[in-house]
Amino acid sequence: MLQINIATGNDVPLFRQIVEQVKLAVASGKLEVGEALPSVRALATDLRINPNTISRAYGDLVRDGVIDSQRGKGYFVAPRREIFTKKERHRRVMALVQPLVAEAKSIGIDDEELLQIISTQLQKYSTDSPSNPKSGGE
Amino acid sequence: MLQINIATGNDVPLFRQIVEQVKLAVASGKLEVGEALPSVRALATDLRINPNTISRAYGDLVRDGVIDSQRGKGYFVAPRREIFTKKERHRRVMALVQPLVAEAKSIGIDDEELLQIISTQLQKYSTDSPSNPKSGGE
Amino acid sequence: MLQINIATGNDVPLFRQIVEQVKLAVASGKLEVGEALPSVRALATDLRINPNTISRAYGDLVRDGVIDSQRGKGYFVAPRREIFTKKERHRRVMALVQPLVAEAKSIGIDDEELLQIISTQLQKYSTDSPSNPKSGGE
Amino acid sequence: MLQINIATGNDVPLFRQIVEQVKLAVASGKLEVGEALPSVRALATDLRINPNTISRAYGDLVRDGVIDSQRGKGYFVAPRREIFTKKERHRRVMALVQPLVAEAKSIGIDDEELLQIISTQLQKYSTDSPSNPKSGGE
DNA sequence: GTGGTCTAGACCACG
DNA sequence: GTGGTCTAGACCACG
Repeated sequence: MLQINIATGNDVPLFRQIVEQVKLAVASGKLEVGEALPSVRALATDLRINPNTISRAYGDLVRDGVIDSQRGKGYFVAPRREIFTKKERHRRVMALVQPLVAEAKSIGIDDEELLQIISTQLQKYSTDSPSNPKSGGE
Repeated sequence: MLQINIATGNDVPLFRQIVEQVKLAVASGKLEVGEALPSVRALATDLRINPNTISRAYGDLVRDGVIDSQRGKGYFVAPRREIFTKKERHRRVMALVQPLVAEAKSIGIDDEELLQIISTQLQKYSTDSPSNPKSGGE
Repeated sequence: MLQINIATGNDVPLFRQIVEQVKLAVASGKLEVGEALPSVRALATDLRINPNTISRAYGDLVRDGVIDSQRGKGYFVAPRREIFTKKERHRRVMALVQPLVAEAKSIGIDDEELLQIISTQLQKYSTDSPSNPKSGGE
Repeated sequence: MLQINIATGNDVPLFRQIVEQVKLAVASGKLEVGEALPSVRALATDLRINPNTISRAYGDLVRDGVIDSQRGKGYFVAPRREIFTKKERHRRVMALVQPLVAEAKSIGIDDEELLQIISTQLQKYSTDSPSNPKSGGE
């Protein structure tokens, strides 16, 4: 069952936290293709936030091709398909890489350490079951 | 002289773009300790944006210990000092690493490629003058 | 100035009508790259509909890369860039072509006539200024 | 025998998918005038969907003059008759042509390509039996 | 003044 | 019961 954690006292919008966590769950295989997500209302009740906020998050995920909506039935993990051109994919990650590099440099985290942190995160959500990572790693 | 580029057609707030670029310039040595930044008014005129926006950016940089304000004189690159504890530094980069990893995984960029992109960015702003990189990278 | 017409008594959602008309205006050059769209509130007042509906439409357009948001400034026509893979583009038009063909066949519109109708529509919104179509046409 | 395929993971309502496919089958001659459609219950069992959904679809088809209901006997392909005026037919296709053209233009599919896609679809369901197309295309 | 986020709540479509 | 659309209105961030 999908576990979503909302952090308040944090300026990341609620809907974005949800989007991010679902993306990770899908990308890492915790949520499988075809699997149902919690209904808008159920998740809203569970997290004690407004159903519209869940709708907004789910809507974003639909538009990014991560989940599909079946009206009256619910939302389901979409089959993997490539939506964005190579250029657009690059543009999208660069928009996130640049502030990260700026912050890391400024804060005094050295290059090795940053790459190490990211590697660890990547492995944590790798498709190979997280409790059973392959030896070779990267 | 500090070269700052503002991208419009982009919803990254102006003040954040300025903060990010100054941090990079300082971290990479393009701006040296003690060096003066453009005055609030000069930069505002130059970029054709509101002086309040520059003030906001410089204020954030002061709070992060990147620059110092000298009343009546201007802003200057601060001596490097560690402000944040190891834990706080980690918390700050993680806040940026997580959405990046979520997006990259979801979009279908593979781990190697992402690490490569980041390495490239890191080198671009490495302290070794960018026009004179050491041979092997690191 | 952008002219948007809302048809009520019509089951096409308001936000979708807006999205469609902006896409056409941009694709045909009636709205030029960099040009500002009416503000959310101005358009809402003008069309006498809720600002949230406009926001929804503009948000969709941003996500499809048609317009960019500049917080505090407004929305502007985005530079043209290819976002979707060839496959995704095909998938998207097919989702619209199939019901059209089904309806046309069923209703008794013959193939030539349908193609003619579509040609006419395409030309109406061609980049060549609509009042000055090139001779060669199709 | 009529072959109907339901796509889930797709927000096109089930009843609409059925309507569309029956229209195509009739228009292309796969279903002949007077031929019986599967009973509501049989089709519901076959597709594993609610019989109400089939009823809704068949009801729509009756209203559009595509099939006739014979109480106690079932549904049958109706003799071809023109129901809608030329103006109404035009209005109906235009409602589908406009969003298609908007999407195609916006997405960067060029006019020739779109017309080609539609031609292909039209031929796929042409009255000439699909396994025996005339030589010259149209 | 501009957009961004979130809540509250209504009414509808689908199954 | 499920999602979809729309309205109303609050409060915040940016400039």
